[in-house]
Amino acid sequence: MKGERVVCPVDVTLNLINKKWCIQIIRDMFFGKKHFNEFKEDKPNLSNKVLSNCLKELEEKGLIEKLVLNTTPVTTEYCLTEYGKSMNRIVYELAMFTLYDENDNTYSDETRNELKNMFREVLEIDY
Amino acid sequence: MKGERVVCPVDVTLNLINKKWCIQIIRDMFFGKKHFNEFKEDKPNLSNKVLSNCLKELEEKGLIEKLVLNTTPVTTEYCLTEYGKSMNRIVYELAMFTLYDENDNTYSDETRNELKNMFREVLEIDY
DNA sequence: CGGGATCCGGATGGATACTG
DNA sequence: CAGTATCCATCCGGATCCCG
Repeated sequence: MKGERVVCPVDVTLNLINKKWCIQIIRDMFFGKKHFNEFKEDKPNLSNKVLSNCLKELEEKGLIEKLVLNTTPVTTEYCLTEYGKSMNRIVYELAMFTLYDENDNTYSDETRNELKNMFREVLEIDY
Repeated sequence: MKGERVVCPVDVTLNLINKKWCIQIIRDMFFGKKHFNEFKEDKPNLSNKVLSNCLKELEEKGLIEKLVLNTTPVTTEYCLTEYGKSMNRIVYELAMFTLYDENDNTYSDETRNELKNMFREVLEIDY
């Protein structure tokens, strides 16, 4: 950053979520997904191995928690820690970047507004 | 996202910056860096090839502009487009995630406050 | 000096099959 | 359902050489 060689806080944050699918998985958790196979929905390119590694890393970094509820059959739930939940603003701004882009024609005006409200609610954004 | 199969705006945004060094390069541009070799400072693992590809992709996606100022010797400047500048809030929240983390002991309280102010100023954040 | 081209080993990602 | 094992493809990082 500057002459003093202070580590940039952006780099510190990015080190937590540097794996390809981390943010999408965290986003999914905000939207209520909890199970291994749920995270794979809508992500045809996400393989078991990569998802497994990603969840493991997010757990090691303290962003998510793994709860094993049952043994036969195995039932596992993943959920965000408080630390993980504090990523809400990052996810929010990632969404708003596209939702406030005038030149983006992905959505109708109606869908765009619905999405804005949905993200504000789910991510508990109050500003 | 939901039953209607609307593309998630987070995914749309992430498609723009999915390459490993994209965000750091955009961050650097906010802090005034313009030249190829400037982006490599503080990034010992970033090779010419990867940086070159990354800049090319950011240009294709409309986030940055490449200006060739001179031919002999070549002088090239990279700068953010308005579209790229609208990433300011994303970069801001990435920084604040670490700067507001009570358990993070990377910085002294003084440095932490200096960094908060610096990012707010450089990124022109008014909230 | 500001890059681009190439080669190469290692890390990461993806597809499929299989197990408790 | 929640992974593991395996194999293959792709990307990354480092070195080096090149060109204007």
